[in-house]
Amino acid sequence: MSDTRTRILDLAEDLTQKVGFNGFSYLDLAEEIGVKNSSIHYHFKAKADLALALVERYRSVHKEAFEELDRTLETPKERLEALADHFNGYALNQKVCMCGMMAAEFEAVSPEVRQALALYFRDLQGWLTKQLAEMRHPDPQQGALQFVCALEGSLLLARLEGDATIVGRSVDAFVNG
Amino acid sequence: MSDTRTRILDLAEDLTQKVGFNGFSYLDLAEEIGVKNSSIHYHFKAKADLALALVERYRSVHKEAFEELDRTLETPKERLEALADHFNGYALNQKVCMCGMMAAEFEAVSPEVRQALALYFRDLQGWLTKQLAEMRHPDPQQGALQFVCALEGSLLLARLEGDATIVGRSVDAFVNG
DNA sequence: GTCTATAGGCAGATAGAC
DNA sequence: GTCTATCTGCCTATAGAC
Repeated sequence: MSDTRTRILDLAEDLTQKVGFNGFSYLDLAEEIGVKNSSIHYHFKAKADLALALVERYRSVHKEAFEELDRTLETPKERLEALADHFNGYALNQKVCMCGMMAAEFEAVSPEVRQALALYFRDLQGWLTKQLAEMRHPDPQQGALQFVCALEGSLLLARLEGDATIVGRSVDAFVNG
Repeated sequence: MSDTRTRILDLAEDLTQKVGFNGFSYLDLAEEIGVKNSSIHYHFKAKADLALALVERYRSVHKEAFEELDRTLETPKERLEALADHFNGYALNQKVCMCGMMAAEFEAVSPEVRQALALYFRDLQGWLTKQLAEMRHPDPQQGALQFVCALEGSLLLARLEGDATIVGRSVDAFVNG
């Protein structure tokens, strides 16, 4: 059973990936969930509080997913493929990475959210660095940075062109040789 | 002498790259330029008209800049370096690519603007493909796609991290090697 | 081409009852 | 926790004078 708070977070995350954090209102959330907008304010007093909760949850969910991939998949190549698949799923739903979207909305978010966004990207880059190191990439850290940029950029292009294959093609060189 | 229309476009382009197209209002433009907001409406009846004019001008300016690079620089490597410098300039001013920003705001823009955005990226990718072909890149077209994604993604990261060197590092492999 | 004045709508947010 | 009711402010946009 999902309580209202969780339903708000789920819906807000989905909307942020589709229309941006500033692209929806508390009223949008309220109507979709079936409560009044003051109830949203009860759970997240200001919209800035919602933003921070969203990014912290997104980061924590992804951090755990990275560990899960490390546990369940044998080779770094398989893990990178799984990650690419995950982002490809966003593209298939006309979504971008939530943190990439908020990075685009940089000027509109609080310093706390900016910090949380930076931590998400640090997690992602750190995990990628480990995988590339294991694959004997000549410069794992730089490769990981390039991987992150490729993912975030490709999601923007994929949605615009209506072509989800762009995600896979943009990271192809890192996943394979 | 820059007429009001041009000053509106210049300011709106700058603001779009910094705060997004939906991050500023006609009132913001009016106050900065020193007219009333109804004057902005005289030049661009609806904000959607301004968006289209912005993207079309951006595309045309860049298209000419590509031709200029082809004329004035000897080697494709020099041209790619010049392009990377150009985007690096955005990062140094806490800006992203205007079309990358609008691609993030995809759901909020009209079909006409989406089409114009796609054409910009097609121009950019086409020009990059030519340069990479001249450098005997094994797959110029895919390389160009990866280059575009790297540029757009790196600008988001660079601003978030406050580190403009991310742009250069993300496209390093294409410009060199 | 720019102005004054204004309309209508929606945003984020709060007070207080249940 | 959720509701009703409400406030204030900003947004896009328009009518009509100069």
